[in-house]
Amino acid sequence: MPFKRPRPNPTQGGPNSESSSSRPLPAKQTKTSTAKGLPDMKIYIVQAKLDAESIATLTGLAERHSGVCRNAEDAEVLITAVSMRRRLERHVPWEIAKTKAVVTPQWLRDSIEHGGPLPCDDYVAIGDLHETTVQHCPDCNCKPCGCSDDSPSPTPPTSPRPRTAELSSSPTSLSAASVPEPAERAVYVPENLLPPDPPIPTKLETLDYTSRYACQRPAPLVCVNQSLVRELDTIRHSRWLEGEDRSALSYERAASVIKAYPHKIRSLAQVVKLPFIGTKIGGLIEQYLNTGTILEAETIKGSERFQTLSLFASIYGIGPSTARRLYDLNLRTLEDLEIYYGVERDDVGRQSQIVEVEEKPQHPRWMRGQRAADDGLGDSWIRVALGLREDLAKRIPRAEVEEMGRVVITELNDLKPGCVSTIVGGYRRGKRESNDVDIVFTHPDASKVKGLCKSLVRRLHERGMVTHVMHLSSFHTHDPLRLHHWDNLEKALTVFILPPTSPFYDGTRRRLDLIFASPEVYWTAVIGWTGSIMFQRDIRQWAKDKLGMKFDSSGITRRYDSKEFYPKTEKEVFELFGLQWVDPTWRNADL
DNA sequence: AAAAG
Repeated sequence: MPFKRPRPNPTQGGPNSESSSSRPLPAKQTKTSTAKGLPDMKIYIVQAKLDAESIATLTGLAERHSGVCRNAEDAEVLITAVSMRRRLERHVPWEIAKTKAVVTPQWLRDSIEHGGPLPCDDYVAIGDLHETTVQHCPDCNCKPCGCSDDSPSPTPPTSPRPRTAELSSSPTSLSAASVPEPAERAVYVPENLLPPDPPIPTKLETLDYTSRYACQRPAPLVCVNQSLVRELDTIRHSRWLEGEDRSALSYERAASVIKAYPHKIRSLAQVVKLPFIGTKIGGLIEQYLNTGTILEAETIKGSERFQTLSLFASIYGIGPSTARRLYDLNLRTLEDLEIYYGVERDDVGRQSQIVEVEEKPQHPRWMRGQRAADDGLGDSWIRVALGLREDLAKRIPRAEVEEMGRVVITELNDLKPGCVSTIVGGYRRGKRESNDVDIVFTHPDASKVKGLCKSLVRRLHERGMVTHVMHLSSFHTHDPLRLHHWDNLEKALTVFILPPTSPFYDGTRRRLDLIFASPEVYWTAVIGWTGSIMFQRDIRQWAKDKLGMKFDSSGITRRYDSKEFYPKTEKEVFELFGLQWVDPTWRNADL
């Protein structure tokens, strides 16, 4: 597909499609991120040992989500990176510090993610202030789930009132000429493709945090034992980088179970009975309870090898194996990689040029076989990804995720009126900021879905919004050697940039994944792509173990007779499997 | 081998 340099297209705000779909039009402007994540607390940030950028970031977070004050005396919470008493005393009188919760910057970040003040004892900044910090911690000391939604009526609204998508006759007068769909003003969108109107409450009491299956354990975005989970995850990550997948999985499982454990862990006895906590990990937890850390995790974090492998594997296209190979070549920094891969530094930099990355990139003949390194997978992706890494490393705030969704669905509806979409991934699980944006699409008319992915990508490309296509696949990518389970949905993994007319435009490139499912498998696709990884994997495991069914994002099949199932809603998928409904925000089984 | 969750 030879794409030409496009002209950016003015895309006005577009209809609201927030997390859900191109609903008709009742633009109910939901609560935007104006709501503060934390109650209005007075936070004081001790600047010592923080660089200017961190100070700015933390202050910004505190201002947006809670409140800051200018001197320590007036504050309830002191945030500091200092860990030694004597050093803190140079900035805050000890008598005052003793009357506050004195915590690390991580407490603020995690509490914001969590949506409320977390218990402080994992975040105590100064050892001598442990007790007073816990005493003055603003966490409400109520159980994490105490209140909220366990209302008696489990029945979803079954108002059969059909909704009609009066397709916002695309506001762009420019593109009106190229509407390929003839005279179709309104498309009937069946109720079941839209999100349930009052959302379905999660009945936490019917779930079971001791279950062996992550899909039965409600796991919040940030849990009360988050720093323990983080330690275990460090070991997991290291194992994964080293190619020790079995070991990595053990740590992943353990971390996942703890993520769902609703109480602050104070003794080993509380958790030894939990699934996947054996003697090995039990020992590590004990160590953690005694010392506040896990020695191996700390050692790993300090090792050059781990830091380097992590850095390399954070680049799109570089996995554990390649990272290790590069390390063995004595490469250590991204600059080393740039030289190795031959990236001209400013070339991909700020110029907005359009690059089509081939699915199977070819080297020029003279290069082939030269480098035994990249057999099979060419390195053009990696060159591109290296050039984009600064942008791609930036996190995307929810509001911008929503804007991207609006822009994309607007384009799609110009192309094919009546499409429905859900923004999935971490966004749907409630993350305040995402690494990338994943959107699942369908159309009520199954016959219209085929080929849509490619058309949409082309259109976004022409409009200058998709700058790179890392991967484009279709239903019929007949893949005889199915390595792992990659669904066979139409999907495009792209690099996206908002049009300059967007109020959110700042020139940052973002990873955007577009997934197209036929309407019968729309909700299985949505579930699969909502994650988390563990949650999804255990739904698959559950379906296999308990029902002899095969579940993945592209459908549900009974194994013995290959009968296919098409649950009409997300809730029905849970029901089919005999699982209780778990809201996406409780599917954070993965750290 | 890698990519998504």
